[in-house]
Amino acid sequence: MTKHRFQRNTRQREVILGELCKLTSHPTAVGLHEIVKQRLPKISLGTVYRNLELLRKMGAVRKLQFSEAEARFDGNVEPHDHVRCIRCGRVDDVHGSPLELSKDKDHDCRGYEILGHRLEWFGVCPQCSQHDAGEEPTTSTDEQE
Amino acid sequence: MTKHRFQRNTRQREVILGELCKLTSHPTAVGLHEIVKQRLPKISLGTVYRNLELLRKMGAVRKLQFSEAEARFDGNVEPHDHVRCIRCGRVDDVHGSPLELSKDKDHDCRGYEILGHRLEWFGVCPQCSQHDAGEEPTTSTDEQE
DNA sequence: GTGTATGCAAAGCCTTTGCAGCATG
DNA sequence: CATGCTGCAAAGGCTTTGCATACAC
Repeated sequence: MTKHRFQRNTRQREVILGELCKLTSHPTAVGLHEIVKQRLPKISLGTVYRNLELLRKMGAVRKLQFSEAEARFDGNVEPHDHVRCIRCGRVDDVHGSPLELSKDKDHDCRGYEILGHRLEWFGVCPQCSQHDAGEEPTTSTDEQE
Repeated sequence: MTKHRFQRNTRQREVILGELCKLTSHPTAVGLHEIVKQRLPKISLGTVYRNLELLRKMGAVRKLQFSEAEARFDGNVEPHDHVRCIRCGRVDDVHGSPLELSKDKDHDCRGYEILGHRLEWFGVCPQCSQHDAGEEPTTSTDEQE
């Protein structure tokens, strides 16, 4: 879970993943860059983006795209959902069955006053399934989403 | 449903909303601009963006932000969810209870082979609720998300 | 040593915005 | 005829990328 196979192990990558996993605040790339800079003052934003993308493809981090302009990153790759505050923008994790929560929307979800949700399924459409019938399917960890 | 109150009714706005409502393909702003240009060759992309934002605030269209860079727009504002194909990028509507679908993920969802989902709740966090206790809450159709 | 990863800066993309003229009510 | 809306183009914000150098193996 914490042991991944990279081509090279660099201090930058180690710190990026380490800091992200310590956080529960789902930082943006820029935010994470700020944090990482405290340990590696010379690290560039480009390196942060490159590593986050690499880590995402490896399944070590999740990229969360909400209704905002910038993406947020989550070091917790266990399946779970999120609540976002429309006032301050903070994002919290939601564990537990979405089914239960859906039943009474107005109820508690980590103390949030729930106003709505956004649910997106993803998969392969009938057309693509047919076209790819004979072909090798893409591995699920690579390039997906 | 089709009657909205604008400050002015312009041909551009009429065509933008009209074309979007005819489509079920959830086009991007650029895509919709291409379509609208067939009827109004001189219309600018800026006008499309401005009107989509205006229409969104009025609740006439929905802005869908998936895991992609560009937003997609939906002329159908009835509550419903979406399925996205990770191969070709098409987006289809999903009506019906998400609860049922969640029960057996591997099953049919408009013929898609479902690989996963992304669920985001949104609302007001405890801290913000407290701060805003006395204040006027933002209207739900304005500026939200 | 070899080739990957980095830092830096420039470019890319989608989206927003300033401005002067146009057109709606 | 007042002013909201448009077209145009430039600017903004987040993210990606080219290139020479540094460093992991």
